[in-house]
Amino acid sequence: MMKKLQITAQQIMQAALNIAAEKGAGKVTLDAVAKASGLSKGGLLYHFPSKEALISAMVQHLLDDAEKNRCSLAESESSVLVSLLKARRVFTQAVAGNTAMAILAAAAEHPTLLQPIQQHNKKVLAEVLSDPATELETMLLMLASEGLIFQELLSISPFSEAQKTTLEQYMINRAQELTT
Amino acid sequence: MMKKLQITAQQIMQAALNIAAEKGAGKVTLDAVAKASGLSKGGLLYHFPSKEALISAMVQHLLDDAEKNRCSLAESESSVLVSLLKARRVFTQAVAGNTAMAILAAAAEHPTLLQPIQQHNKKVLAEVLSDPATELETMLLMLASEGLIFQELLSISPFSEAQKTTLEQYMINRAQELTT
DNA sequence: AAAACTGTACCGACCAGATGGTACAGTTAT
DNA sequence: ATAACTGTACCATCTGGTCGGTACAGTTTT
Repeated sequence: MMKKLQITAQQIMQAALNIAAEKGAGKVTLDAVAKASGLSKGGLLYHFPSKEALISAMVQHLLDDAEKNRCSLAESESSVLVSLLKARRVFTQAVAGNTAMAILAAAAEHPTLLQPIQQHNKKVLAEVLSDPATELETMLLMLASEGLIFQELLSISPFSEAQKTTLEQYMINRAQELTT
Repeated sequence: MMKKLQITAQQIMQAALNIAAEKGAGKVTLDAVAKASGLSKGGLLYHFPSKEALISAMVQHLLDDAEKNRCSLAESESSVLVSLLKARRVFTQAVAGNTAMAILAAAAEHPTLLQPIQQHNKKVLAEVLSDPATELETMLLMLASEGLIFQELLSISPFSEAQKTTLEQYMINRAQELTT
């Protein structure tokens, strides 16, 4: 049988993301998300039993996305670090400016929700440090990549588009040199 | 005799910072801040006519602090970049983990409040790029420094203390090499 | 096959507590 | 006295969340 038009979890998360991007992270309330996703509050809370659950799912989703992206790039790249840097570029473009700021801010209310991000970071770090000889240089490039992400996320980057592009290329070059 | 005004403003901001650090950014409410700073809500709103004003002041204060710190270090350092990196170390230690997370999250509700941070970043960038020959390397180190700050701010750093210390030293060394 | 039942997806009214903010009367310092 | 300051009481609004109920597809019982 044909399923009725059901609002999926993904649609709800997308709606929440949109609200965050358009009106700021503080405006991501259950009422607002419900309305934006075409549900009543009751219906929304049927899918996500609490706001915390919603935000947690959003964080997880974002992380999964980033990871998937990175893995698909990793196949065509020799170095883990290079794929990480390239994935970052795609990532920040996808979340364009402030889409994911929501998650940061909302998660800040429940700092525990940021834990998966730390775990993810740890995993990536371990992977990237497979060659201990270039440890410091590698960590430096990872950090710079993080810096770029956060500046973009919060829209506080002092760099021009041109500078960012040049920087990205420079970082990738450096990373490639490490493996040669 | 002694005017209490200035002291009080600072005390209030400190109280707000403490709440953020202890209970999370979302718990920084006017009631909570008033109680923590030992005055009533009326008193609090006398000093800061709105919550936005309070947060704005906190952001400004933090920036001023960082700037003052950096300037005092700049006197004893040859390179602007080196002093920036050293200032960062002091900064993250001072705000210890999540003290300033408050500002990030609270400001996310009013994204405009983050603007001074961007301006500050731009100013620093311009200053640091006084030597255009090493532009890319300089920006890379700046970015890595930012990355370190944000990871610390949100408590999502994957690095061990030892790794962080080593990294810091490595970055400073690199910065010093740039000027020689 | 009709009736009874079950589970999923959803709605809308409602609630207790929190929140930012106001009004205003009282107190203190100069 | 008067300006600077503080405290109490209060309010409109919002927030996350509960709850009873509905529609309806599929399943089981009779």
